[in-house]
This record gives sequence, structure tokens and C-alpha cells, in this order.
Amino acid sequence: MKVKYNLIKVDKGCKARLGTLETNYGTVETPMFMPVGTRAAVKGLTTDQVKECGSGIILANTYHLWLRPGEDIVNEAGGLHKFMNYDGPILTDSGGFQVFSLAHNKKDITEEGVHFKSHIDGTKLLLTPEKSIEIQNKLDSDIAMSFDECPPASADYDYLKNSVERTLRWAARGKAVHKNPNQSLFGIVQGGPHEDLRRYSAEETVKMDFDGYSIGGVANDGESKEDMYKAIDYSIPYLPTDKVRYLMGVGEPVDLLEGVERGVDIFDCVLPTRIARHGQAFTRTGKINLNNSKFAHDFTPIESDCDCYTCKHYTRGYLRHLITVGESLGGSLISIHNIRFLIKMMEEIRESIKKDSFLDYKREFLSKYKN
RNA sequence: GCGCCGUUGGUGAAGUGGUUAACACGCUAGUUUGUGGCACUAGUACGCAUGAGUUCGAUUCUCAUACGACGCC
Repeated sequence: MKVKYNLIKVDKGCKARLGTLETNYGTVETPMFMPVGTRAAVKGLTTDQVKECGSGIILANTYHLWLRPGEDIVNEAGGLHKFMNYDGPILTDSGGFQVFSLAHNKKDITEEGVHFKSHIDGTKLLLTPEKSIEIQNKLDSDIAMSFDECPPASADYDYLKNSVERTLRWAARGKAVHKNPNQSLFGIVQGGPHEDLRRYSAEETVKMDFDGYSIGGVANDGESKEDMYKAIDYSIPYLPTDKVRYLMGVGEPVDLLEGVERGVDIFDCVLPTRIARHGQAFTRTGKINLNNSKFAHDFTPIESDCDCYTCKHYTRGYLRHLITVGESLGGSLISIHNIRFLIKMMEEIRESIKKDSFLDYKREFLSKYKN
């Protein structure tokens, strides 16, 4: 079946939405944060540990799994769920974002697709909208993403205009070859920070009738937060209320709040796991760097009132030690905390929307969270 | 005891008679938003064993002392 979004209510104070998303692997609640498992693994964690953090949907990446082990092997294993032992819903990113970061030459980006070199062995490859969807069909994720052009934040208006048009053509091509009846397909809105482009991109994408819609082209290198919020503001009004809305790649606590306020339902981000491997942990008062020498003698948990596995069993001093000496357990344990932190934050956000008090929640959260 | 070589930061070390003593590791701090996983950026010797001398000027040359390595009795 295709995913089905049910809008429960909209907060009286803003556009924040409370809802559920029915999938083949259970019904999940929104707003929701999705941990990222690029290569069919949330780095450093078992799927049991991911689930213990309260995860709903998790991500995997088409580009990485295409190169290794290859979509046919995943398919032979019985699909991504069986392959990676995750019995919750899985969303696959199209690979567009990765491929665009590999193709630095403008001439490598053609109407047919994107030419680039494998980051593993330099092999010249071509990823097209059709190929991306075919791979995702075989990976058998619950949600596939359209292959879009993901322009850099520095792109000018004319480039973005052409990019929007091309993304629409690519979306149509991908949709035409999408065959997996158990897999949903999402469209992606582009257009940078420009109101007219976002509106056009959203309206035209919606006309194609996808199972969900995402806002792409944000959280790029060097993009300002103002531009990101504009991209959301200018896209959301033109998306249907009965489909889920996904803001791609965003995961700073502040941005989750800004996104929810504007009507975003789901988010994904590598941030909690990436910063964890480098020793940084989210706390209610902001990020802390466990590398800092001041934590060597600190034998309290990252957060004493946190319900995650790591905070229940380990101290800052021990985690600092693990990070300092390079034990991968350190990154795993901090990842558990960081993922739980964001997921718990979303749980609290949902509670606040139920009470029409999201803006109060946001205000209170930001009054404590400093970076 | 004699001979010979050496002594540069937390560590391994490069280097020059004259602007801010290379590089690496470590350490310290920061960065990280659809992950080209385990990266990147910045800072980190007020001094080149100690003392004396040569010189306009010495970490770089000379002598002495201390410490260390090797060889010989």
C-alpha cells in the first residue's frame, strides 16, 4: 500500500500539524524526526538500539546502496527491511544530493542525468531519474524519493528557474517508470529562496499527484537560515493538506521548531550521528563538546533527566575517554543520546500541538537552548 | 679513566650566524543540516641542556660543566 497521511489537527497558534502516517510497517506519528542510515545502517547502532530511541521511519541512500552492495543483492536478500533487519518504515533518498556533490563540472549535469565518478574507485557513472527509481524499486523501501536537481546555495535565479523546470521533468520521468505497488513516491519542491519559483515548483509537482511532498534544496552549504525559512514559507501554502510534508536534510533543534511552526511533518538529518562521532552531544541548554578537557572529571550523565540508554548507564567522563582514545563505542553511545534527544523533542512537540501550545513550547525550548 | 658522538616544545624531530624555529603526533578550542563515516579549521617552543666567550648580532662558531649513547682499557 501507499503511505496515508491523516491530519489530526493544526495548532491554533500557527501552522504546526499533528498527524499520523500509515505505512506497510506500522503507523507513525508526526511531526517526526527520521534518523539516517545511509548505507543500510544507522552508523554505529543496531536496529534494536535505533528502535529503542523511539524511531519511526529511518533513511537509507540509493546512491550508496547502488554502488555497494548493489540493489540486486539487497533485492535478493528480500528487500531493505530484511537485509538490514528493520521492521519499521524505511525511506530511500534518490541519490541526487550525493551525485550533485560528486559532479563539480557543469557539463556533467545533463538533461539525461548526472555524470560523475564513483567515490569508491573513480568509475565513471551516470545516474538518471529512471535509474534512481528503478534502484529504489528493487531496494523495496516504503518511500522512494524523486531524483531532483539539488543546486548549490550560491545558484542564481536563472539557474534555479531552469533547475525547477528540469526537476519537474525528471519527476515525471521517474514517476513513469515507478512500478513497485508497495512503495510510495514523493515529489520534491525546489526553487531556492524565491517565492515565485517555490510556488510554481510546488503547484506543478502537486499536479503530478505524488504520495507525499518534500521541500528540497535547503540546508545546503552556506545557505542562511533566513533563506531556508523562506523556502519553507513559500512552498507549504501550495502543498495539499492531506499529504505528508518532508523537509529534507534539516535537523538542528532550532530548525526543527521553525519547520514545525511552518507546517512541516517530517525531517531527516545526519547531524545527531555525525556530531556524535566527533564527540558532541545535544542538551537542553545547547550542544556540548565531550572532547573538552573539563569533562574528564565529570562523572554525571550527558543529561541526568534523559531517558536514553546512554544517560542511564554512562558518564560524561567515560564518554570523553572513549572519544579521546577513538573507541567507536563512544560515537555509538552519543549517537543514541542525540537521536533520542531529537525524537523525544518531537514527542514533546506533538504533545504541545495537542494542547494548542506549540508556540509556548518553542519559546520555552529556545529560552534554554543556547548555541 | 680515555676516545668519540650527541643534547631543539608534551613526544618524534627538521633547520639557519641576522624578519614570526619546518613538519608530524599530542594537547586546547571551534565547525559539522537529503553523510564522498571516523573529517575539517584554528591555536599551541618569550626559546633551541647550563655557564662563559667570539661577533654589530648566536639556537647556529669556540671553551667549560652537566646529562646521555657508543667504543677501548
